[in-house]
Amino acid sequence: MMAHSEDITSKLSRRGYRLTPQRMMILEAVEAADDHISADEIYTRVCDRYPHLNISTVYRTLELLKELGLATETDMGDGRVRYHSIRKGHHHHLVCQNCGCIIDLDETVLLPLKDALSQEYGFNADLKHLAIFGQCGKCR
Amino acid sequence: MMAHSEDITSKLSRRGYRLTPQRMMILEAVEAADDHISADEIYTRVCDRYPHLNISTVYRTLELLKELGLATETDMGDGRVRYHSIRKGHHHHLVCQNCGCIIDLDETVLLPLKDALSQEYGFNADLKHLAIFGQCGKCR
DNA sequence: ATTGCAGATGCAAAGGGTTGCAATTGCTAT
DNA sequence: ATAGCAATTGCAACCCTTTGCATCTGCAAT
Repeated sequence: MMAHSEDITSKLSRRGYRLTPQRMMILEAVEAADDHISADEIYTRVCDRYPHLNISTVYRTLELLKELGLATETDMGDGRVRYHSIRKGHHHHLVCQNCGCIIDLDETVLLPLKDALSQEYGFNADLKHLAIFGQCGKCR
Repeated sequence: MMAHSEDITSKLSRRGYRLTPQRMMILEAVEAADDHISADEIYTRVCDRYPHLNISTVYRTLELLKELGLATETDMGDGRVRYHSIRKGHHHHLVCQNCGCIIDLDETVLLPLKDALSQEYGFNADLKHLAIFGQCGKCR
């Protein structure tokens, strides 16, 4: 826990950012979440302990966590973006537009595409946490 | 022109939808656009001729055009979603998060992924018009 | 321990997009 | 040509997210 805090402190200061209580609490909420969590859920949970927090700080911190490579952002098509700690592994989702079911996908399925884009276009695709829409086996 | 209008009429009525002047004008604006066009741009252009139009009708009609397979929707990461007539061909985009450049991509690059998802997960991926974020050759 | 200042926060306003509802209007059957 | 009704529209309010700005604060140098 101590080591972990120091880790994030140095990660921040190396880039000229500061460690604030708000950032610590927001990061903790993302890491503690069982599942993919929305900005609003993070806001509510952190507010339980620190009611003064502002929702725009949550959004700004989530942007920062993405930049630091500590969290990923995914639009699963339900009208709000969801976040996920990178420490819980890379993965992707197949979202059925008919029944709404979500199939988890290992990241290896996208490796061939990533390689093809790299070789053919010199493009380094950022495929950390993708949602692919379509129809599942039952619905097609 | 006549044939085209009848085409869309029957496409609509077969599903219990109606052809309204608003829908005709919005579809025309999408087809006439040189490039990927935003809801707001469509609204402005149609309003030149029919000032009473409401922006929510634009969004509802665009949703309908997607459903009918006449238009695609893509988030290119600039804060607003953009639309494109399906009659101008399927394609995808590589969007550089550093310099903002956009590389157009033939749809065949995604065929292996589409096939893999179909075979391994029985999932019919809807990859009509995708934006993939990352770093371009110059920026990586 | 204090100071200075760039970075961070809270606040309020705005931007893009969606939705509930009452009024309107295409379309089908007569 | 008309009537009837479900589909559609305009409107206003709302939701999610971003942004400008004044104030505050972490932290490096003293």
